[in-house]
Amino acid sequence: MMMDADTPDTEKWTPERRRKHVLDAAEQCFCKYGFHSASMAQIAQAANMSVGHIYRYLPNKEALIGAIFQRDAAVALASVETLEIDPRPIRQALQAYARRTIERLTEPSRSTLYLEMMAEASRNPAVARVMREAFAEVQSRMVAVLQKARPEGCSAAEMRERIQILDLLFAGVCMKMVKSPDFDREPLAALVTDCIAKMVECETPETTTVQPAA
Amino acid sequence: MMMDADTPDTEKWTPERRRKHVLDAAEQCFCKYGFHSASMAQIAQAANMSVGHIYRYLPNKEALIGAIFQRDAAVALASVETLEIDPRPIRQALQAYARRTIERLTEPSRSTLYLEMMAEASRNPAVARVMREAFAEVQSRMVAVLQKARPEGCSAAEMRERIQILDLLFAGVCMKMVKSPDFDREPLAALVTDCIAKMVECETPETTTVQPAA
Amino acid sequence: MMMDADTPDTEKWTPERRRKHVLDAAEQCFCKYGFHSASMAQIAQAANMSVGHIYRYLPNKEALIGAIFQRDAAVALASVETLEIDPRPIRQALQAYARRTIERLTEPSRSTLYLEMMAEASRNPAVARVMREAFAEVQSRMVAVLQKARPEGCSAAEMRERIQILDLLFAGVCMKMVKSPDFDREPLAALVTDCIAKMVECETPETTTVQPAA
Amino acid sequence: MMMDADTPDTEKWTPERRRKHVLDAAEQCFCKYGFHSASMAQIAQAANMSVGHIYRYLPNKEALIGAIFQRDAAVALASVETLEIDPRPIRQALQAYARRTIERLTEPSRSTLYLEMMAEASRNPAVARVMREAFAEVQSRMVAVLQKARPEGCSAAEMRERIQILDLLFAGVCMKMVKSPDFDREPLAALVTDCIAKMVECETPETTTVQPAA
DNA sequence: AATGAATGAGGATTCATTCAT
DNA sequence: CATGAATGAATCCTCATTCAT
Repeated sequence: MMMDADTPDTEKWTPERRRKHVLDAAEQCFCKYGFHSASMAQIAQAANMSVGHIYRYLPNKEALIGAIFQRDAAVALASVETLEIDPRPIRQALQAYARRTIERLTEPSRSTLYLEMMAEASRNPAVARVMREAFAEVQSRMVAVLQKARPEGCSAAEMRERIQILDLLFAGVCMKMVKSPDFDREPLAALVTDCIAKMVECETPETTTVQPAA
Repeated sequence: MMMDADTPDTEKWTPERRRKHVLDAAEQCFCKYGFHSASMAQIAQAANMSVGHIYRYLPNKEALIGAIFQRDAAVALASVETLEIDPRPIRQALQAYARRTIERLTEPSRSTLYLEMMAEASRNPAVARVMREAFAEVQSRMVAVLQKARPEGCSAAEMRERIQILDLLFAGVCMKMVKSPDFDREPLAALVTDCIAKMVECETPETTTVQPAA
Repeated sequence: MMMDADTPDTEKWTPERRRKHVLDAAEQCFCKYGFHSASMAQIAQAANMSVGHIYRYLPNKEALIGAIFQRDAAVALASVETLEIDPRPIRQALQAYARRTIERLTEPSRSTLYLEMMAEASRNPAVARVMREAFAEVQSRMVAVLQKARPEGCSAAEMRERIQILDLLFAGVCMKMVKSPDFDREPLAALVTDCIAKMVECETPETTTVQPAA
Repeated sequence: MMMDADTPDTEKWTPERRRKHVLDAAEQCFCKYGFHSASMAQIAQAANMSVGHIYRYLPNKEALIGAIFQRDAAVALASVETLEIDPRPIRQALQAYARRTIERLTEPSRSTLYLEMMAEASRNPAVARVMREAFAEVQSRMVAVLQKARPEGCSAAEMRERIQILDLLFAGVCMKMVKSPDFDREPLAALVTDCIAKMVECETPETTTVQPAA
């Protein structure tokens, strides 16, 4: 009577799974209504739980929001890990990484949630910290991957710059989903490909711009 | 007793001015607390007004939020108008336009508000419409500017693509402000410059990527 | 529609009066249900107000409780002030003071509230402080009164002791109201009279007991 | 896993003992938080038990509170029984009784609990009845003790009066613990001694005051 | 025009109690 | 016997909105 919906009966209701279940419901509601307009009652309903029961898994709404950030950070790291063990040449591995990321962020509910998260992070230092630390970790892991691939490559600082630009493009596409949902993703793909190319070629220590003199 | 602070006494308290005053206060609060956590009381206080008085200028909180979107749309259009009458060569005019936009969006309180607006727009169709229509107008005006400058130039569709990319970069920088506040804006500037160059050159109907093979 | 009951229409609804009105209602409810079982809704109803309106006068329930303590402290001080300006001989003035105090504390609703306050004070340091400071003030003012009456009198320390005993008797009668409501107040009155006699005679520096060797 | 702490293993976990264990835990919590702010969960934790298990021994929270009153009544009766079998002369036996009682009530956690009980009793007739009946029993037993000691002694009514006064002094000291924790117990002891003296002498049928004319 | 008192529905959170395991 | 997951009513508090002055 409490977990009838979309539950593969084969799996046990461990506390772990239950927490995930709650977070899924919360994510759904946060997405639909925003962090501050979603009510605990709505979340409880989405989770097929009583209101009070949610509090056995998360101490309060703020923790729920925080957990969403944590989970998102974990996904980002997981994607980098996938990149780390990708056996393909670096350029293709990076392309796959970019495709994964863009696909995730352009999933409509994802982009909505991501924007909500960014808006929250711009006001709430606690969650901003989670987000920033996760990105810092992503960045340094990618630098490591790139340097392993081309030990004689360019400086870590330059790598970091490129990674920032890549991240900026991801962020941008996420916003465009809302502002111009019909926008053509092809030119962006080209930009991304180009940015990745710069990262793996890296023969241009003399210029700091992405655009080499033609 | 209601407008003592920072008010040039030379200007009358026309309804017009008062409305602006209220919106300024609202913007300030929305920025600090978000649309749904800012209370009418906080806004009233920021405006040095009584709560009830605000309702003489705006029918309710939703209208306040809507007005913020309208005003932002107007600013975007004003910036395009500035571009339209810019006497300089098109490339420099566009560069100035880009600089204006980026400067505005990287002002910390702006980026916060902009993210809040995007998050709201992703859920609230009424404000999303305002935002999208404004961008459509911006886009078509810019196309007109570009085509006036180079009548034999490339297709409007291609122009629109470039403008979307430019907008994406603006959006991206705004998010990076929150996610990686220390990120270096130089590489972005290069990308922007490059994107603008493509718009004004436009001799490459055969390739759809922003980055031509060197 | 909000202040119809027991309101002398001749008096204005100043914020001051309104605060008092709220505190009266709260006191009534605290008395009937106890601090922690009385709900804000009950208090609002007793005050003929909406729940939210109460919060314009007191920031939260804790403040309401605190204000009850403050008010009680003020009453105790007022009673001492009455003693200070009592023109009668000291013994009679003290007797009147004792009678006032006992009458107040044996009013059934008073004794209930006082017990509730003591129970709360024994757990809540903030209100305990209010209570202790008020008593300290009462004590030192009474010492002053006594020493003004008989400058050659006994030590302040001894006076304080007696005042403590008097206070203990007051406290005791308040508890007896609950435990043995039918208990005879006469023997207590005798004890009080006796205690007062000791305070104004004070010719016994050699013995510290209330009871002189017969 | 449920009774590991401070449990002499030699004793069996009879239902009787378990009930006591629960009451001890409850008492501890009631003392710390008050009857109505202490939660069943806190009590369960203090008893090293699951919440549900408590309900096997007591039907609900109200019963728990009632049981605390019952137990306290039993302690009071036990103290009288000790008095009844005290082989010493009546005056010394009474002094020992008074000392026992005062010592118990001035134990800080006791005085807190006692105040809580009095506050509760002043509102809750069910528990008030327990308290009053216990005191009535105490009173009549003490009268019996006193009359056995001095069969030709004064009237039972007068004895009861004195016992009430004694009880009032006990109650008073308990309150002073909270209101003036630093108060000097010596003068009280003198009063108590005096009151006891009156009870065992009892040669003054003509005066009803505790204080005979010197 | 301007105020801010007043309302009451709605939100987060807690808690006594039950019951399947 | 024992557990603790589950419930949902009740509690405190906030807030958009209205309206008498």
